[in-house]
Amino acid sequence: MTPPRKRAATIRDVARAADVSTATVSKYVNGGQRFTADVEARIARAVQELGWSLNPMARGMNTGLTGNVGIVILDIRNPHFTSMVKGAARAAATAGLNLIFADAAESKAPELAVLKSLSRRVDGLIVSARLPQPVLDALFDSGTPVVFYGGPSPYPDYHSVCCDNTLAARMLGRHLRDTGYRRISYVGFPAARWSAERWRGLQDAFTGLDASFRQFDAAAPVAEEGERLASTVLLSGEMPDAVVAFNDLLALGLMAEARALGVRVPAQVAIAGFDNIAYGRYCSPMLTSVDMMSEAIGEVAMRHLVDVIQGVQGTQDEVLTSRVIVRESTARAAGNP
Amino acid sequence: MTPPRKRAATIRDVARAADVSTATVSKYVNGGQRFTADVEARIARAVQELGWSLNPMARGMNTGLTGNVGIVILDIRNPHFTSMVKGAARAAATAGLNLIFADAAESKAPELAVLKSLSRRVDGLIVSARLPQPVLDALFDSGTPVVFYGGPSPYPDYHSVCCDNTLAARMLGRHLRDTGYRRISYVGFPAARWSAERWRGLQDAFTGLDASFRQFDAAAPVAEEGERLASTVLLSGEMPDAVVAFNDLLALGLMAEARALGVRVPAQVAIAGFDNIAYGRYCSPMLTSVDMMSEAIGEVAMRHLVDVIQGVQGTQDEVLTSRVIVRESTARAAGNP
DNA sequence: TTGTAGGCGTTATCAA
DNA sequence: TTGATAACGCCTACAA
Repeated sequence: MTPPRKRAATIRDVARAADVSTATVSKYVNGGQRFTADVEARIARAVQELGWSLNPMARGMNTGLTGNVGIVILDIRNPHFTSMVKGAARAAATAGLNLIFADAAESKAPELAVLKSLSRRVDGLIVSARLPQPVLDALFDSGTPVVFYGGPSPYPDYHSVCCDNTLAARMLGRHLRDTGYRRISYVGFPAARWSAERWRGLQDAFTGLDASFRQFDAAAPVAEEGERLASTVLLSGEMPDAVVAFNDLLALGLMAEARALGVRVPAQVAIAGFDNIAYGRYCSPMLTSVDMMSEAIGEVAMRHLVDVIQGVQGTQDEVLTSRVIVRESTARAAGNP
Repeated sequence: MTPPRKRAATIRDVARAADVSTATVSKYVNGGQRFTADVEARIARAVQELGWSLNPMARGMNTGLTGNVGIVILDIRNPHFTSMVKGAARAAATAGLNLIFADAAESKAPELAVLKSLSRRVDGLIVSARLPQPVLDALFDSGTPVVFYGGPSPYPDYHSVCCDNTLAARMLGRHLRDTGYRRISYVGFPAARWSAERWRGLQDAFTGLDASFRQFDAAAPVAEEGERLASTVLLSGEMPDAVVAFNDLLALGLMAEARALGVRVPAQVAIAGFDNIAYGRYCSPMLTSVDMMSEAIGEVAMRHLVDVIQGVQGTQDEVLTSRVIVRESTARAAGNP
């Protein structure tokens, strides 16, 4: 058995030991006020000796602040979100806040209930811009400070941090265009609003050229789904000379299955994705991708959230600059001009 | 600007609206007691109309419980930990607890301070068994319920959940032995206590055989470090015919750099790791690994933690069964007998 | 510079 | 079955 949890010292114990009032201790520890050197020394010693630290819940009752912030992500298994969490965690630590983490995929309760409950335990939330409308409404209604990621804020006067999806896709499309690819297939994830933006940007890049396009729909943005779709994408109809996936996980799955199918990448077909997850560098061929600034998004979003919580006014939508990372998987194919 | 946070309704508002006492409302919502149908209906309606939900902090002041649990991990970038968090998150959600997440790598404050502060904001913690001793002592001292992962509990009467590292390595070693490998190099991570156990288990498998061993030390258990060490491991002295890495990230790095160096895997050298991260399947050749049950460890640890918090007695150290996953990277080399 | 006292929203104890 | 009321630990006017 673990020992019973010790009854921690209270501010009153400290006050008594230091022979001052609780108000004095409170002001002292909150750094709001200076006192006589003697008094400060006595308090410091008492705190030290009793090993006192203030009770966050009791403080919270007065201030209304919990000292916690939350981030709701769609799938912790996806390195894109992992990186976001890392960035957010760093910024939260810097601000002295604890990060509560909710994997939307893992909660059994309906999203709405989860968020409602969560919103009472945090001072603010970072959530996806593609949350269902009722959930967004509830959040809005609760008045919880919120910063969105992944797309522009669905509400005026709320912050958001994201990359320009259309632009990112257009840049990738241009790379493919300039490398000589013309038969483009896109494996999208329609459930994400910005999958369509990427699709559009991709096509933009080929305006005026004689290029052909096909689109496929993934049921989930994960590697297994890429594997599942690979034969359809690669072997049905005319084989594309380049496949762009909604994200790197789908792309990795496509690549792995292409190999199993005997389709050579990039000799027969180029493959590229979005997010620039680390594992794109540790596969073969290395994966071309668009860096969507995952970690920076988490970090910037958290900084904005801290600002909102502290009542600082500021930018609303912040758009970070994405970048095409060209690797082996889209190297010029031998057969292409 | 976001709207000011609404002043939420209190239990008193509900009591007044339902024309009962706050005590009655409290008992009703906490499900501890039944009341007249009429009273219950009135309370339910008042709650509904006022959109009331109880204030976790206020409740916490009485109960001493926060409704949060914490997990401290060493690097969220490592899929092993990611999976642990996923498992823990699921179990926490099931128990109705929020998961506070701390990436030890990301906190600027010294580990000790972080954990001390964290321990006041949670009802219990899941932490690595390889935390520094002073930190463990502080935790122990605070009386916070704790469950350890990664190795046996450093304290009697504390729970832990892990796999048997020596055994896992021995199994992997036997696979290599039976496949014909004899010149084994191990890329360890000495900072982890159980790196040595894996090293030992690996050697065990070759007892009585004419096998040779070399050991290398990684400064960090990450892919970049695998890349950095690759040339030394592969090209200094006699080339090993099999390299085992402390974890899959190191192994992936080694594999990528081997390719860059023109060393063929597994034809010239086999490579294997531990953790069975998903990306071992999406690289080429696919990586042989030992599944260390990452997700299950997180889930089981959280279940134990919930038990401890609720005062349930039970098992102390739980050892999960690991499993060798043989893939291409250790396929029998042409040149080996 | 320091202290007094009331209140934050809930639960628990005890009485009705 | 229901209600009064005293904690819980801290913060913050306001007073001294």
